[in-house]
Amino acid sequence: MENKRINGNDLLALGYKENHAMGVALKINKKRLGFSREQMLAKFKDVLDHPESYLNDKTFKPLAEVLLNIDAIEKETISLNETPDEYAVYGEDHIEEGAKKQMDVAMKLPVTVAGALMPDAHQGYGLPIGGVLATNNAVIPYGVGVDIGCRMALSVFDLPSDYLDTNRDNLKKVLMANTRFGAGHGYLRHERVDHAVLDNELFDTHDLIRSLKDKAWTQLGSSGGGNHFVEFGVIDFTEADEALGVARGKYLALLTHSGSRGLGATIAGHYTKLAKDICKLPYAAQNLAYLDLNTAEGQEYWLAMNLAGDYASACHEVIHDKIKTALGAELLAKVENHHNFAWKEQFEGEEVIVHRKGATPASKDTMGIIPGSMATPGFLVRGKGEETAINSASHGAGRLMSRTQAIKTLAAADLKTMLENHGITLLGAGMDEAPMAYKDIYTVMAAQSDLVDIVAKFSPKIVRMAADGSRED
DNA sequence: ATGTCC
Repeated sequence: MENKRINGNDLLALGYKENHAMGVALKINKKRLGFSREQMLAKFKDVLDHPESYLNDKTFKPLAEVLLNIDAIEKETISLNETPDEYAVYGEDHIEEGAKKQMDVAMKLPVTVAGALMPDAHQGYGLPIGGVLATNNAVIPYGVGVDIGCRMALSVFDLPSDYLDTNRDNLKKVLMANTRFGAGHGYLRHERVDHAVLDNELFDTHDLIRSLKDKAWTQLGSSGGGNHFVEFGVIDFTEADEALGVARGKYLALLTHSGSRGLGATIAGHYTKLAKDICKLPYAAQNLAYLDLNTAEGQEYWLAMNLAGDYASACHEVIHDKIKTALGAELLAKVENHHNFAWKEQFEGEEVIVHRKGATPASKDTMGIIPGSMATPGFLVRGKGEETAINSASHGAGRLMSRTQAIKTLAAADLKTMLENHGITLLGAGMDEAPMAYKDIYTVMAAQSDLVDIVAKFSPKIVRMAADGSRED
């Protein structure tokens, strides 16, 4: 393809190095200035060879300035350790190279204490998705992720699993009436509900968060797009679980996956930028910029992150409460867990900051939920407290295909057949969420048998996700 | 993930 987009490799071929100049060049390249690929490559080459000629050029001035000062800029950056510390990888055979490379960089940070890769790991911004990183008194906004506090919540109802067969139409209506999906979408003024999370003082004292209060209110109890879902299914306890108080049997259950919506995304964006301004790391590690928890900015992020986590939790609570009320059902058990967050935890006898970016907390006896996909089972698990994995497990099956690849290659007819074979009703979703785009959940669970015990299996039956293209009404 | 560019 002659007109493919210029990338880092093209710039390396021109003689650029993997440093901040490359970052600036790629940013300029994104602007699409009407030049052809060849013209743009020629420009980049000429700026590299004669930066002084571009100091008055509107477009290339920032690049020329960085190129002329590159030595001073690189000298100001925090040095990484020469070699990455060792870290455990679970299910290595099925983890893409890019995720390991990102983890290698994270393991060179001066604040890093330990790391681990979960079997659903894939490439993200900064820390890979499925990456766990313990640091010394520092928090990495991109180590938490953009969707701060993204989590799972499961309600097990005192209704038998065959309730699904006899009440499918009603359950569909309950799901449609009590959930809302899609980027930007929330509830109208008269539809809003209240929740104590909105009383958090940051909504009064923190300028940015104050400006987000109204949006947070409208989006309270909504679910977003992408892989977020609200679904009814059957949970199968092949034996009684005494700690949870559930007898052997199959029950109707509600499973939700969503995060902190626009509130968390805006907080993440704000503090990632702030961290990058404060913490100057080499280009390859830029997105791992961290905030020292002994600074005002670090403390502020910590409070804002916790608010976003509480808000994500409140969203699930609203959904589960509405649906429980609509069903008039009794709750047998409820489990929930964040999988995009940072915690203060003990690790090998010292206090560390554990970042889990798409990883389930799995310290000894901690309950968690690891979903499969819309047509494959998810699992209720109990942590085994494996310290090598920094007391963590995967947060799902993990992607096998990128969203664009899935949309391009997967057939809607195949998905339809698969859903029919499994007796699944699907409301919304695009091909990018098809089960074929995900790794095999059984393989992923087998790769982490040292990390969690399976308590029960959840099979989705009525699944609601954002409409195709993330638009929804 | 997010009304997808400050």
